[in-house]
Amino acid sequence: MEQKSTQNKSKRGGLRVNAGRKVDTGLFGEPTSVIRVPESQKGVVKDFLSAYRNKQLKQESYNHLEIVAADKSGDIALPLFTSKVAAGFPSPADDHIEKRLNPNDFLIDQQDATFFVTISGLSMRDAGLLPNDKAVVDRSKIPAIGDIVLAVIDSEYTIKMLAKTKQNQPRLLSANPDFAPIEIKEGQQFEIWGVVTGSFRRFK
Amino acid sequence: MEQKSTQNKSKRGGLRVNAGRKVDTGLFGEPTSVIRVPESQKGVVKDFLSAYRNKQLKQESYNHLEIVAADKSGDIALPLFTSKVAAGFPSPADDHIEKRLNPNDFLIDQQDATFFVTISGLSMRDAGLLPNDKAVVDRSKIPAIGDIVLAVIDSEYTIKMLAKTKQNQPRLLSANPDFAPIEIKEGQQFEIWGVVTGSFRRFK
DNA sequence: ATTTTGATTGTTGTTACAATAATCAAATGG
DNA sequence: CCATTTGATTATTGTAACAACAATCAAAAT
Repeated sequence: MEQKSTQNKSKRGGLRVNAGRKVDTGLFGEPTSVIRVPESQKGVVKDFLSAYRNKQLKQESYNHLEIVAADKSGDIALPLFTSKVAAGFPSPADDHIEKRLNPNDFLIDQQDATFFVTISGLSMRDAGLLPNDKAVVDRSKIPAIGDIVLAVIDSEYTIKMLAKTKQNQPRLLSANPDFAPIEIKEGQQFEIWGVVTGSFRRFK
Repeated sequence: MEQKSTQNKSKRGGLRVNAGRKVDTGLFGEPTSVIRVPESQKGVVKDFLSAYRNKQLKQESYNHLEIVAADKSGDIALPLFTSKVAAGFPSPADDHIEKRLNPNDFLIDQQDATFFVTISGLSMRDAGLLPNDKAVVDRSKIPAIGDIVLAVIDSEYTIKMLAKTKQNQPRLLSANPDFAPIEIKEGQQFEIWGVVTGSFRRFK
C-alpha cells in the first residue's frame, strides 16, 4: 500500500497557510461542550437546542401554543390526482383526475368537537408530526390503544401515542427514540383530551 | 512498589460476588449519556436538569408519603419549559378559545390553480411527507430554490426539493438519505409542474 | 455485634477520537 | 486567463474511553 517515495500522484496541494474551516461555523455559531443528561430527558434537551438554533436563525420567538376551534365553512372541492407509483406517476392531465377533494371534509368529522393545536418539539417526528404542523384533535372520538392523542398530565398538555402497560396503566409513547415513554403513576392527574385524527401544514 | 510476593497486608477482603454499587443509584436514578450543547446554554440545561431532579424527588415523596399534600401548588419551574417549546404547553381552558381556523383557507391560496396529490414512497420522509399524505400543489406559485415541487422528468412525475448544481442546472433532492439526488441532464424533458405549498393527512 | 478494610462495580465529568464538513490555494484544463 | 479540481488544512460533532469518585458488599478484625 505504501508508496511514499515512489508516489506519482498529481502535484496539487501543498501547504495552505490559511486554509481550514473557520471557527464558530457550526450549528450554533459558538463553541460547544458535552454534558451528561439522563436518558429520558435526552429528547427534551435536544428539542430545546433545536428551538434555540431556530431562534438564533430567525429572530422569531417560540411559537405560542394554543388550541384553536375548527371552522369548516366554505365549500371547495379541488382535483385529486391518483398516484400509485413510487418514483413517478403518469401525467396528470385532466383525465387523470380521480376525484375532487375538500380538505375540510377530509379532515373534519365533527366540527364542534374539533380543535387544532400547533405542534412544537420533535417528540412525534417519526409519525410525521413536525414543529409548526397543525394537529386536528377530535374530542368526540373514543381513544383506543395505538391512537395519537392529546393528553393532559398534571395540567401539562402533550401529544403522544396511547399505549398501556402490562398492568393496564396508561403509557404514552413518543415517535422519536430520543424521548422516553411516559408512564402515568398513581396520584398523577391524567386525562385524554382528544384524539388526533389528522394534521396539516404549509410549506410555503 | 511491587510487593506481590512479600506482601504482609492484612488478610481482609477477597472475592465479593455481589458487591459493588447498584445500578441507577446516581443523581437521576436512571442511565445517562452525554450530549453536546452550545457553551452559552450549558447553564440553562444544567438548571433544567437540577429542576428535573427536584421534580423526581417530589414525585417520589408523593407516592410514598401521604403528608405532603400541602406543597402541591408550588410547582417547580423548569427553565426549559418557560418558552413553551419543549415537552408541554400551558393548559388551554376551554373557554379561552377565541380564534378559529379554517383548514381550507389555511391551505389554499389560489383555488383554481390548486391540486392535490397522494404521496407514495418514503423519498420525502424527513420533510414530513409520508405515504398516503395529500400534498397541496399550487401551479400559480413561482418555484424557488429550496421549495418542494412537483416536477416532471421525461413524463414521470415526482415530488422533490428543488436545488441547483454549480452549473445552474436543476437538481432534485430527496428528504431521505436513502435516495440519491436527481440531476437533470441535457436532453431530458424537465418541467416544474407546481409548487407543493402544504400537505395534510388523516391518522384515524 | 460492630467496625474496619479491601474488593467490586456503577456514576460522572472530561478528554480523545474518528467521521464529517468547511475552507483555502496550488495545480490543472479549457 | 479564468473556472474547476484536488489535496491540505482546520473546525465541528456524536460517541467511546478514561480516571476519579461513590456506593456497596462481606471477610477480617476488634
